[in-house]
Amino acid sequence: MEQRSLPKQTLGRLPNYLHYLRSQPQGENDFISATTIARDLGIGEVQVRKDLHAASGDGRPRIGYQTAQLIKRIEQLLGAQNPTKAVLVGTGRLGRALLNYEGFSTFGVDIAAGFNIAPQDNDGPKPIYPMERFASYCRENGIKLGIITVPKDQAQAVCDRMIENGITAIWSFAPVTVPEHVFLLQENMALSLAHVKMFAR
Amino acid sequence: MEQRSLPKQTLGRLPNYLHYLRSQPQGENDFISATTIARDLGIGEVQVRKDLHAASGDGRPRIGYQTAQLIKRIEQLLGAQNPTKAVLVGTGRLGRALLNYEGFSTFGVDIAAGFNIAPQDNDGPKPIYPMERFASYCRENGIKLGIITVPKDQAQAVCDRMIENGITAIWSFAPVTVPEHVFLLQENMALSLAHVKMFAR
DNA sequence: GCTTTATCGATATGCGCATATCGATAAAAA
DNA sequence: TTTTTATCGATATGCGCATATCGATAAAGC
Repeated sequence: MEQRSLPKQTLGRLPNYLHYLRSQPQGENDFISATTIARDLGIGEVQVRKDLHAASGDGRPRIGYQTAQLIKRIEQLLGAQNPTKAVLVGTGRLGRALLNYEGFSTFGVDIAAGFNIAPQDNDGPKPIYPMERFASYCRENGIKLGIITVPKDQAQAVCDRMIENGITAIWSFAPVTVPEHVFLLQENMALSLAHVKMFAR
Repeated sequence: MEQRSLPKQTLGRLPNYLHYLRSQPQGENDFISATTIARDLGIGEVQVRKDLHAASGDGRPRIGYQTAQLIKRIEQLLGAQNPTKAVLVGTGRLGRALLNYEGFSTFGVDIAAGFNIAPQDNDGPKPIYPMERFASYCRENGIKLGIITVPKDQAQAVCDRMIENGITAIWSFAPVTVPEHVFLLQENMALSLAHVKMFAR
């Protein structure tokens, strides 16, 4: 899978910039410099400049970036105005936690629906459908982004089904393998916690 | 916070090696080479050697590593025999998902108890206590490892309370800041998903 | 006992990202 | 008009980890 995005870390800082920029004057002649942003947010100046350069690439020496335009560019990059729809398969505790988490909208992602083999109580606002509807839902809604939160013995089957139905980017909490043309981010919660553990004394 | 551990990625591969090694003969005179492991697991040979060197540092040229001893070393490193106890604060959907997840034992972590401000139904085997018991529980059990899964407006308060009670390593799902001597791993689920999104076409 | 060879582990290179340095630019001041 | 200066963005350096290369080692074969 070829790389086509900003560095993940840069992406993570964009919402901070956005939040800050929105608190600044945004007239036709209002500019802001990386220097100022860096000072106010307590980030390295060069870091900010590199991020903004990657995001907008439209800074003017001695002046900075036009605030309003910068906001527009970052919003565009994050896609908050026109969120990408995702589906989630496996509505156990973790699945429902993600399904109902509101923070994804910041980055322009909307988990449109959850799917589960067995029907179950739904304690949140997002719809949960049986797997029978999975294929048609994905195709009708042009879903490209899938989240896997099923137990590990079912993960590969779910993953394959996602790919069959046109999904090209997958966030999985269980180990799976994907063909070359599909992007996969595998999350390993146990590994993260293990890493933290190494520092507990 | 100073570094004292294996590379996180290496750590992540150790359970794979362990699983594989356990399927191999483990007599006094059974040795296994990085070359063999690499071939069988489909990992780079140098990678395996570096990992094993970091884990055990006891390979013999032309022979390899003594299987039984290697297993013992990795088990020791992962601490699966003598798990580190952790506490989790915030037993919402995410908190309870983690509290009941079994995969942590692989890496020698046991989330011993969950805490929550409001009492609530407990749908799993692990105890959930009210926050009033937090301090005494931590101190009585010598807890050094904390997990924060509360909403972001409560996260810093919880974090401070953890540190007051002797916790030195924190895994947080909400943004917090910690003093120099405390290790913090901040998880940002939205960021991960955003990163994946960038590849959805 | 000498040579061959499989394997280890040290050293070197590459890659992604953070951080540092510096020349180029254009607004502001002189 | 010329000089000064704040800022950008290109280039350079550092760090952690993956990958490549290669000399050192010691078992196996001759």
